[in-house]
Amino acid sequence: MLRSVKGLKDILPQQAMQWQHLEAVARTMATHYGFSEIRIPIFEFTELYARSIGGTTDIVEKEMYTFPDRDGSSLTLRPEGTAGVARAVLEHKLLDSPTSRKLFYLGPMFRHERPQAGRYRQFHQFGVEALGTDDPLIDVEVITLLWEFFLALGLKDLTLHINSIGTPVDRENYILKLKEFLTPLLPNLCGNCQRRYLANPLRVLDCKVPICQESTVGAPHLIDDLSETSTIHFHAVLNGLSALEIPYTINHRLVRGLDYYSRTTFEITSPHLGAQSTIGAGGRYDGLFQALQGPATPAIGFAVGLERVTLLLSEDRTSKPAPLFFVAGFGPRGKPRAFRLLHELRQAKIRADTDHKGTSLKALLRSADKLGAEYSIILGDDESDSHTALLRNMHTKAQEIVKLEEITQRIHTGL
RNA sequence: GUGGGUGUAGCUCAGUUGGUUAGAGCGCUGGUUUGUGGAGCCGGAGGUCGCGGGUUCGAAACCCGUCACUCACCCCA
Repeated sequence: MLRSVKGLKDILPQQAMQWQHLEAVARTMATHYGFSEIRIPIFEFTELYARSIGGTTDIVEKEMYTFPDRDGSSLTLRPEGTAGVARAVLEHKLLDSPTSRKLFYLGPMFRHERPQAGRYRQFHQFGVEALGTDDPLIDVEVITLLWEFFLALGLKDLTLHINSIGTPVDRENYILKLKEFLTPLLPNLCGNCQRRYLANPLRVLDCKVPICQESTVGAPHLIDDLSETSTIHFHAVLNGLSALEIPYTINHRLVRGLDYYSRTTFEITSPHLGAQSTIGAGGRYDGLFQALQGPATPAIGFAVGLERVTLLLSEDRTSKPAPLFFVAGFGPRGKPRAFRLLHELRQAKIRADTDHKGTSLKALLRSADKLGAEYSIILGDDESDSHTALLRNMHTKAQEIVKLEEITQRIHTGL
Protein backbone atom coordinates (compact mmCIF):
# COMPACT_ATOMS: atom_id res chain seq x y z
CA MET A 1 0.00 0.00 0.00
CA LEU A 2 1.15 3.53 -0.72
CA ARG A 3 2.02 5.42 2.41
CA SER A 4 2.65 9.03 3.24
CA VAL A 5 6.24 10.24 3.27
CA LYS A 6 8.16 9.71 6.49
CA GLY A 7 7.63 12.46 9.01
CA LEU A 8 4.55 13.82 7.24
CA LYS A 9 1.11 13.63 8.81
CA ASP A 10 -2.43 13.71 7.52
CA ILE A 11 -4.72 15.93 9.49
CA LEU A 12 -7.92 13.91 9.56
CA PRO A 13 -11.39 15.43 9.85
CA GLN A 14 -11.56 15.01 13.60
CA GLN A 15 -8.30 16.89 14.12
CA ALA A 16 -9.07 19.42 11.43
CA MET A 17 -11.61 20.99 13.77
CA GLN A 18 -8.83 21.53 16.28
CA TRP A 19 -6.61 23.11 13.66
CA GLN A 20 -9.34 25.47 12.56
CA HIS A 21 -9.73 26.60 16.13
CA LEU A 22 -6.00 27.00 16.59
CA GLU A 23 -5.64 29.03 13.42
CA ALA A 24 -8.66 31.16 14.26
CA VAL A 25 -7.23 32.04 17.67
CA ALA A 26 -3.85 32.83 16.11
CA ARG A 27 -5.37 35.13 13.49
CA THR A 28 -7.62 36.87 15.96
CA MET A 29 -4.90 37.43 18.55
CA ALA A 30 -2.31 38.65 16.06
CA THR A 31 -4.83 40.99 14.48
CA HIS A 32 -5.80 42.38 17.87
CA TYR A 33 -2.16 43.17 18.54
CA GLY A 34 -1.92 45.11 15.29
CA PHE A 35 -0.30 42.49 13.07
CA SER A 36 -1.37 41.89 9.46
CA GLU A 37 -1.24 38.56 7.72
CA ILE A 38 1.33 37.92 5.02
CA ARG A 39 1.34 34.82 2.83
CA ILE A 40 4.66 33.96 1.32
CA PRO A 41 5.72 31.14 -1.01
CA ILE A 42 6.50 27.70 0.26
CA PHE A 43 9.85 27.61 -1.49
CA GLU A 44 12.52 30.16 -2.23
CA PHE A 45 15.97 30.32 -3.74
CA THR A 46 18.30 28.31 -1.53
CA GLU A 47 20.60 31.28 -1.17
CA LEU A 48 18.00 33.13 0.93
CA TYR A 49 18.16 30.56 3.70
CA ALA A 50 21.89 30.02 3.47
CA ARG A 51 22.45 33.72 3.97
CA SER A 52 19.87 34.39 6.68
CA ILE A 53 19.79 31.33 8.89
CA GLY A 54 23.53 30.82 8.89
CA GLY A 55 25.72 28.52 6.88
CA THR A 56 26.96 26.46 9.80
CA THR A 57 23.60 25.72 11.40
CA ASP A 58 22.17 22.22 11.31
CA ILE A 59 19.16 23.48 9.43
CA VAL A 60 21.20 24.69 6.50
CA GLU A 61 23.87 22.01 6.65
CA LYS A 62 21.69 18.94 6.73
CA GLU A 63 17.99 19.56 7.14
CA MET A 64 16.82 21.49 4.13
CA TYR A 65 14.77 20.06 1.31
CA THR A 66 16.83 21.46 -1.54
CA PHE A 67 16.25 20.61 -5.18
CA PRO A 68 17.19 21.99 -8.58
CA ASP A 69 14.62 23.85 -10.62
CA ARG A 70 14.34 22.94 -14.30
CA ASP A 71 16.64 25.80 -15.22
CA GLY A 72 19.24 24.58 -12.76
CA SER A 73 18.72 27.16 -10.02
CA SER A 74 18.68 25.78 -6.51
CA LEU A 75 15.38 25.95 -4.64
CA THR A 76 14.56 25.06 -1.04
CA LEU A 77 11.31 24.27 0.75
CA ARG A 78 11.06 26.85 3.51
CA PRO A 79 12.49 25.54 6.80
CA GLU A 80 11.17 28.56 8.70
CA GLY A 81 9.25 31.73 8.02
CA THR A 82 11.36 34.72 8.99
CA ALA A 83 13.72 34.64 6.02
CA GLY A 84 10.87 34.57 3.52
CA VAL A 85 9.05 37.40 5.28
CA ALA A 86 12.22 39.50 5.31
CA ARG A 87 12.73 38.84 1.61
CA ALA A 88 9.15 39.81 0.80
CA VAL A 89 9.40 42.94 2.92
CA LEU A 90 12.52 44.05 1.07
CA GLU A 91 11.18 43.08 -2.34
CA HIS A 92 7.93 45.01 -1.87
CA LYS A 93 9.46 47.84 0.19
CA LEU A 94 7.00 47.25 2.99
CA LEU A 95 9.24 49.04 5.48
CA ASP A 96 8.00 52.30 3.99
CA SER A 97 4.43 51.43 4.87
CA PRO A 98 3.42 52.02 8.48
CA THR A 99 0.70 49.40 8.25
CA SER A 100 3.05 46.66 7.12
CA ARG A 101 5.67 46.68 9.82
CA LYS A 102 3.93 44.14 12.01
CA LEU A 103 3.31 40.93 10.12
CA PHE A 104 2.19 37.42 10.94
CA TYR A 105 2.09 34.19 8.99
CA LEU A 106 0.68 30.71 9.34
CA GLY A 107 1.69 27.68 7.36
CA PRO A 108 3.81 24.61 6.75
CA MET A 109 7.60 24.44 7.11
CA PHE A 110 9.91 21.63 6.08
CA ARG A 111 12.98 20.15 7.72
CA HIS A 112 14.54 16.77 7.08
CA GLU A 113 14.94 15.63 10.68
CA ARG A 114 14.39 12.28 12.29
CA PRO A 115 10.72 12.31 13.36
CA GLN A 116 9.94 12.21 17.04
CA ALA A 117 7.18 13.26 19.43
CA GLY A 118 6.39 16.86 18.49
CA ARG A 119 8.82 16.86 15.58
CA TYR A 120 7.84 16.27 11.98
CA ARG A 121 9.36 16.87 8.59
CA GLN A 122 6.42 18.95 7.52
CA PHE A 123 5.20 20.99 10.44
CA HIS A 124 3.20 24.16 10.85
CA GLN A 125 4.19 27.44 12.39
CA PHE A 126 2.40 30.55 13.46
CA GLY A 127 4.87 33.41 13.55
CA VAL A 128 5.00 37.16 13.87
CA GLU A 129 7.62 39.74 12.92
CA ALA A 130 7.72 43.32 14.19
CA LEU A 131 10.02 45.38 12.02
CA GLY A 132 11.75 48.71 12.14
CA THR A 133 12.10 49.47 15.83
CA ASP A 134 14.30 48.30 18.63
CA ASP A 135 12.26 49.92 21.36
CA PRO A 136 12.19 47.40 24.20
CA LEU A 137 8.45 47.83 24.44
CA ILE A 138 7.99 46.16 21.07
CA ASP A 139 9.88 43.19 22.50
CA VAL A 140 7.40 43.21 25.35
CA GLU A 141 4.47 43.38 22.94
CA VAL A 142 5.72 40.41 20.94
CA ILE A 143 6.44 38.30 24.00
CA THR A 144 3.11 39.24 25.51
CA LEU A 145 1.27 38.22 22.36
CA LEU A 146 2.98 34.84 22.45
CA TRP A 147 2.12 34.38 26.11
CA GLU A 148 -1.48 35.50 25.74
CA PHE A 149 -1.94 33.32 22.66
CA PHE A 150 -1.14 30.25 24.71
CA LEU A 151 -3.37 31.42 27.56
CA ALA A 152 -6.22 31.95 25.11
CA LEU A 153 -5.83 28.34 24.05
CA GLY A 154 -6.09 27.25 27.65
CA LEU A 155 -2.56 25.89 27.97
CA LYS A 156 -1.30 25.31 31.48
CA ASP A 157 2.01 25.14 33.35
CA LEU A 158 3.98 27.16 30.82
CA THR A 159 7.34 28.74 31.51
CA LEU A 160 8.66 31.81 29.73
CA HIS A 161 12.44 31.72 29.50
CA ILE A 162 14.23 34.88 28.56
CA ASN A 163 17.80 35.96 27.98
CA SER A 164 19.85 38.42 26.02
CA ILE A 165 22.61 37.19 23.81
CA GLY A 166 23.81 40.70 23.02
CA THR A 167 25.11 42.00 19.77
CA PRO A 168 27.77 40.18 17.75
CA VAL A 169 30.32 42.60 19.21
CA ASP A 170 29.18 41.86 22.77
CA ARG A 171 29.52 38.20 22.05
CA GLU A 172 33.08 38.46 20.79
CA ASN A 173 34.24 39.63 24.21
CA TYR A 174 32.16 37.10 25.99
CA ILE A 175 33.29 34.19 23.86
CA LEU A 176 36.89 34.93 24.78
CA LYS A 177 35.98 34.83 28.48
CA LEU A 178 33.89 31.71 28.06
CA LYS A 179 36.67 29.89 26.26
CA GLU A 180 39.07 30.87 28.99
CA PHE A 181 36.67 29.40 31.51
CA LEU A 182 36.09 26.22 29.50
CA THR A 183 39.70 25.42 28.59
CA PRO A 184 40.62 23.68 31.87
CA LEU A 185 37.29 21.83 31.86
CA LEU A 186 37.63 20.60 28.32
CA PRO A 187 38.66 17.00 29.15
CA ASN A 188 35.47 16.58 31.23
CA LEU A 189 33.05 17.75 28.57
CA CYS A 190 31.20 15.48 26.19
CA GLY A 191 32.57 14.90 22.72
CA ASN A 192 29.97 17.14 21.20
CA CYS A 193 30.93 20.01 23.44
CA GLN A 194 34.60 19.57 22.69
CA ARG A 195 33.70 20.25 19.08
CA ARG A 196 31.38 23.09 20.05
CA TYR A 197 34.23 24.67 21.99
CA LEU A 198 35.90 25.36 18.69
CA ALA A 199 32.92 25.95 16.39
CA ASN A 200 30.35 27.67 18.56
CA PRO A 201 31.26 27.84 22.26
CA LEU A 202 27.90 29.39 23.23
CA ARG A 203 26.23 26.10 22.46
CA VAL A 204 28.15 24.39 25.25
CA LEU A 205 25.87 26.29 27.62
CA ASP A 206 22.69 24.62 26.46
CA CYS A 207 24.15 21.13 26.24
CA LYS A 208 21.85 18.70 27.99
CA VAL A 209 24.51 16.20 29.06
CA PRO A 210 24.54 16.34 32.88
CA ILE A 211 28.35 16.45 33.14
CA CYS A 212 28.47 19.46 30.87
CA GLN A 213 25.66 21.18 32.74
CA GLU A 214 27.47 20.70 36.03
CA SER A 215 30.82 21.76 34.64
CA THR A 216 29.42 25.00 33.34
CA VAL A 217 27.47 26.04 36.42
CA GLY A 218 30.07 28.64 37.30
CA ALA A 219 30.50 29.87 33.76
CA PRO A 220 30.47 33.62 33.24
CA HIS A 221 27.07 34.96 32.28
CA LEU A 222 26.68 36.58 28.93
CA ILE A 223 24.47 39.29 30.37
CA ASP A 224 27.35 40.46 32.57
CA ASP A 225 29.33 41.16 29.44
CA LEU A 226 26.74 43.01 27.44
CA SER A 227 27.42 46.51 26.27
CA GLU A 228 25.65 49.24 28.16
CA THR A 229 22.98 49.71 25.50
CA SER A 230 22.25 46.00 25.35
CA THR A 231 22.00 45.85 29.12
CA ILE A 232 19.65 48.78 29.29
CA HIS A 233 17.53 47.24 26.58
CA PHE A 234 17.36 43.91 28.35
CA HIS A 235 16.32 45.44 31.65
CA ALA A 236 13.72 47.57 29.93
CA VAL A 237 12.22 44.41 28.44
CA LEU A 238 12.16 42.71 31.84
CA ASN A 239 10.57 45.75 33.45
CA GLY A 240 7.99 45.88 30.71
CA LEU A 241 7.06 42.25 31.29
CA SER A 242 6.84 42.79 35.02
CA ALA A 243 4.60 45.81 34.51
CA LEU A 244 2.19 43.61 32.55
CA GLU A 245 2.53 40.84 35.11
CA ILE A 246 3.90 38.36 32.61
CA PRO A 247 5.92 35.85 34.65
CA TYR A 248 9.37 35.08 33.27
CA THR A 249 12.51 33.20 34.20
CA ILE A 250 15.89 34.51 33.21
CA ASN A 251 17.75 31.62 31.63
CA HIS A 252 21.43 32.28 31.09
CA ARG A 253 21.75 29.14 29.05
CA LEU A 254 19.13 30.15 26.52
CA VAL A 255 20.98 30.46 23.23
CA ARG A 256 19.12 30.61 19.97
CA GLY A 257 20.25 28.28 17.22
CA LEU A 258 19.82 30.47 14.20
CA ASP A 259 22.59 32.91 13.38
CA TYR A 260 20.39 35.90 12.84
CA TYR A 261 19.36 36.32 16.47
CA SER A 262 20.71 39.12 18.65
CA ARG A 263 19.92 40.65 22.03
CA THR A 264 16.50 39.53 23.33
CA THR A 265 15.84 35.80 23.05
CA PHE A 266 12.96 33.90 24.62
CA GLU A 267 11.11 30.66 24.53
CA ILE A 268 8.07 29.11 26.13
CA THR A 269 8.16 25.51 27.27
CA SER A 270 5.61 23.04 28.53
CA PRO A 271 6.42 20.17 30.90
CA HIS A 272 3.74 18.00 29.29
CA LEU A 273 5.46 17.27 26.00
CA GLY A 274 8.42 14.86 25.72
CA ALA A 275 11.84 16.00 24.78
CA GLN A 276 10.55 18.64 22.38
CA SER A 277 9.17 20.89 25.06
CA THR A 278 9.54 24.25 23.34
CA ILE A 279 6.20 25.29 21.89
CA GLY A 280 7.13 28.80 20.92
CA ALA A 281 10.38 30.71 20.66
CA GLY A 282 11.84 33.80 19.15
CA GLY A 283 14.05 36.75 19.56
CA ARG A 284 15.47 39.90 18.12
CA TYR A 285 17.30 39.77 14.81
CA ASP A 286 18.66 43.22 14.20
CA GLY A 287 21.23 42.07 11.67
CA LEU A 288 19.07 40.01 9.33
CA PHE A 289 18.02 42.71 6.89
CA GLN A 290 21.59 43.83 6.35
CA ALA A 291 22.63 40.25 5.80
CA LEU A 292 20.07 40.25 2.99
CA GLN A 293 21.52 43.47 1.64
CA GLY A 294 18.64 45.57 2.86
CA PRO A 295 18.71 48.66 5.06
CA ALA A 296 19.69 48.23 8.70
CA THR A 297 16.38 47.28 10.28
CA PRO A 298 15.92 46.18 13.86
CA ALA A 299 13.30 43.46 14.20
CA ILE A 300 11.89 40.90 16.57
CA GLY A 301 9.59 37.93 16.14
CA PHE A 302 8.59 34.50 17.28
CA ALA A 303 7.45 31.19 15.83
CA VAL A 304 5.09 28.66 17.37
CA GLY A 305 5.18 24.95 16.56
CA LEU A 306 1.51 24.24 16.04
CA GLU A 307 1.75 20.44 16.13
CA ARG A 308 3.24 20.70 19.60
CA VAL A 309 0.42 22.98 20.62
CA THR A 310 -2.20 20.54 19.36
CA LEU A 311 -0.64 17.90 21.60
CA LEU A 312 -1.49 20.12 24.56
CA LEU A 313 -4.94 21.21 23.42
CA SER A 314 -7.85 19.68 25.29
CA GLU A 315 -10.68 18.52 23.09
CA ASP A 316 -13.39 20.66 24.61
CA ARG A 317 -11.57 23.72 23.37
CA THR A 318 -12.19 22.98 19.74
CA SER A 319 -14.91 24.88 17.93
CA LYS A 320 -18.10 23.02 17.18
CA PRO A 321 -19.95 23.18 13.85
CA ALA A 322 -23.52 24.46 13.56
CA PRO A 323 -26.31 22.00 14.48
CA LEU A 324 -27.05 19.48 11.78
CA PHE A 325 -30.51 18.99 10.26
CA PHE A 326 -30.98 15.59 8.69
CA VAL A 327 -33.55 15.43 5.92
CA ALA A 328 -35.29 12.06 5.90
CA GLY A 329 -37.24 11.83 2.67
CA PHE A 330 -38.93 8.63 1.51
CA GLY A 331 -41.69 7.46 -0.74
CA PRO A 332 -42.18 8.29 -4.42
CA ARG A 333 -43.47 11.81 -3.69
CA GLY A 334 -41.73 12.48 -0.38
CA LYS A 335 -38.18 11.75 -1.50
CA PRO A 336 -38.00 14.25 -4.38
CA ARG A 337 -39.74 16.91 -2.31
CA ALA A 338 -37.28 16.30 0.50
CA PHE A 339 -34.33 16.68 -1.82
CA ARG A 340 -35.63 20.07 -2.84
CA LEU A 341 -36.06 20.99 0.81
CA LEU A 342 -32.46 19.98 1.49
CA HIS A 343 -31.37 22.45 -1.17
CA GLU A 344 -33.57 25.17 0.29
CA LEU A 345 -32.17 24.63 3.78
CA ARG A 346 -28.63 24.91 2.52
CA GLN A 347 -29.48 28.07 0.61
CA ALA A 348 -30.84 29.43 3.88
CA LYS A 349 -27.43 28.72 5.47
CA ILE A 350 -28.69 25.87 7.57
CA ARG A 351 -26.30 22.96 7.98
CA ALA A 352 -28.21 20.07 6.42
CA ASP A 353 -27.52 16.63 5.04
CA THR A 354 -29.24 13.41 4.05
CA ASP A 355 -28.35 9.82 3.24
CA HIS A 356 -29.23 8.70 -0.26
CA LYS A 357 -28.78 5.08 0.65
CA GLY A 358 -31.58 5.04 3.18
CA THR A 359 -34.87 3.71 1.87
CA SER A 360 -36.99 3.17 4.96
CA LEU A 361 -37.68 5.76 7.63
CA LYS A 362 -35.99 3.47 10.11
CA ALA A 363 -32.80 3.36 8.10
CA LEU A 364 -32.89 7.11 7.58
CA LEU A 365 -33.24 7.87 11.27
CA ARG A 366 -30.42 5.51 12.00
CA SER A 367 -28.26 7.46 9.59
CA ALA A 368 -29.36 10.70 11.21
CA ASP A 369 -28.25 9.34 14.55
CA LYS A 370 -24.88 8.20 13.25
CA LEU A 371 -24.23 11.53 11.63
CA GLY A 372 -24.94 13.20 14.95
CA ALA A 373 -27.88 15.23 13.68
CA GLU A 374 -29.58 17.48 16.23
CA TYR A 375 -32.83 17.39 14.27
CA SER A 376 -34.42 15.24 11.61
CA ILE A 377 -36.92 16.53 9.12
CA ILE A 378 -39.22 13.68 8.18
CA LEU A 379 -40.90 14.02 4.82
CA GLY A 380 -42.83 11.07 3.39
CA ASP A 381 -45.66 10.93 0.88
CA ASP A 382 -48.28 11.98 3.46
CA GLU A 383 -46.32 15.08 4.40
CA SER A 384 -45.56 15.88 0.80
CA ASP A 385 -49.26 15.75 -0.02
CA SER A 386 -50.12 18.14 2.79
CA HIS A 387 -47.09 20.42 2.19
CA THR A 388 -45.69 19.75 5.64
CA ALA A 389 -42.85 17.94 7.32
CA LEU A 390 -42.19 16.54 10.77
CA LEU A 391 -39.46 18.33 12.66
CA ARG A 392 -38.01 15.85 15.14
CA ASN A 393 -35.65 16.78 17.94
CA MET A 394 -33.28 13.83 18.07
CA HIS A 395 -32.43 14.35 21.72
CA THR A 396 -35.90 14.85 23.18
CA LYS A 397 -37.79 12.90 20.47
CA ALA A 398 -40.30 15.77 20.36
CA GLN A 399 -41.91 16.17 16.95
CA GLU A 400 -43.98 18.93 15.48
CA ILE A 401 -45.71 19.43 12.15
CA VAL A 402 -44.33 22.38 10.21
CA LYS A 403 -45.52 23.78 6.90
CA LEU A 404 -42.87 23.37 4.24
CA GLU A 405 -42.83 27.02 3.25
CA GLU A 406 -42.32 28.04 6.87
CA ILE A 407 -39.64 25.57 7.81
CA THR A 408 -36.49 27.66 7.27
CA GLN A 409 -38.18 30.53 9.07
CA ARG A 410 -39.06 28.21 11.92
CA ILE A 411 -35.48 27.04 12.22
CA HIS A 412 -34.02 30.52 12.04
CA THR A 413 -36.29 31.91 14.74
CA GLY A 414 -35.08 29.28 17.14
CA LEU A 415 -36.23 25.91 18.29
C1' G B 1 23.26 10.53 11.34
C1' U B 2 23.32 7.28 16.39
C1' G B 3 20.74 4.25 20.02
C1' G B 4 16.31 1.67 22.45
C1' G B 5 11.18 -0.20 21.99
C1' U B 6 7.18 -2.10 19.00
C1' G B 7 4.90 -4.45 14.43
C1' U B 8 -1.61 -9.90 14.86
C1' A B 9 -8.93 -7.28 11.79
C1' G B 10 -10.60 -0.21 10.44
C1' C B 11 -9.20 0.88 16.08
C1' U B 12 -7.41 -1.11 21.10
C1' C B 13 -5.30 -5.58 22.14
C1' A B 14 -5.30 -11.34 23.63
C1' G B 15 -2.82 -15.53 21.62
C1' U B 16 -0.37 -20.01 27.35
C1' U B 17 6.49 -24.27 27.33
C1' G B 18 6.36 -23.62 19.01
C1' G B 19 0.88 -27.96 17.73
C1' U B 20 -3.89 -28.44 13.55
C1' U B 21 -9.93 -24.11 10.82
C1' A B 22 -5.76 -17.12 14.50
C1' G B 23 -9.49 -14.76 18.82
C1' A B 24 -12.01 -10.70 21.88
C1' G B 25 -13.94 -5.77 22.64
C1' C B 26 -15.15 -1.48 19.93
C1' G B 27 -16.35 -0.01 15.00
C1' C B 28 -18.69 -1.39 10.21
C1' U B 29 -22.90 -4.06 8.03
C1' G B 30 -27.77 -6.90 7.72
C1' G B 31 -32.09 -8.50 10.48
C1' U B 32 -35.33 -7.91 14.76
C1' U B 33 -42.59 -7.98 10.21
C1' U B 34 -43.31 -3.68 6.64
C1' G B 35 -43.73 5.33 8.69
C1' U B 36 -39.69 6.50 13.82
C1' G B 37 -32.88 6.29 15.58
C1' G B 38 -29.56 5.12 20.01
C1' A B 39 -30.11 -0.18 23.91
C1' G B 40 -30.83 -5.49 23.71
C1' C B 41 -30.94 -9.96 20.83
C1' C B 42 -29.53 -12.81 16.29
C1' G B 43 -26.44 -12.91 11.92
C1' G B 44 -22.42 -11.10 8.43
C1' A B 45 -18.14 -9.04 6.21
C1' G B 46 -13.10 -8.07 7.37
C1' G B 47 -6.39 -10.75 8.81
C1' U B 48 -0.38 -12.08 3.00
C1' C B 49 0.04 -12.56 11.83
C1' G B 50 5.06 -5.86 8.49
C1' C B 51 8.27 -8.25 4.60
C1' G B 52 12.27 -11.95 3.21
C1' G B 53 15.13 -15.93 4.62
C1' G B 54 16.42 -19.78 8.32
C1' U B 55 15.60 -23.67 12.38
C1' U B 56 11.62 -27.54 12.88
C1' C B 57 7.49 -33.02 11.33
C1' G B 58 5.07 -28.29 12.48
C1' A B 59 6.37 -20.94 13.38
C1' A B 60 2.08 -15.42 14.76
C1' A B 61 5.57 -17.38 18.60
C1' C B 62 12.58 -19.17 18.10
C1' C B 63 17.11 -17.09 14.99
C1' C B 64 19.09 -13.65 11.13
C1' G B 65 18.19 -9.81 7.83
C1' U B 66 15.10 -5.92 6.17
C1' C B 67 11.30 -2.24 6.24
C1' A B 68 7.89 0.66 8.92
C1' C B 69 6.26 3.02 13.21
C1' U B 70 7.72 5.02 17.82
C1' C B 71 10.70 7.17 21.80
C1' A B 72 15.36 9.26 22.94
C1' C B 73 20.26 11.50 21.41
C1' C B 74 21.26 15.46 18.13
C1' C B 75 18.79 19.77 16.64
C1' C B 76 14.74 22.79 17.05
C1' A B 77 9.03 25.24 16.79
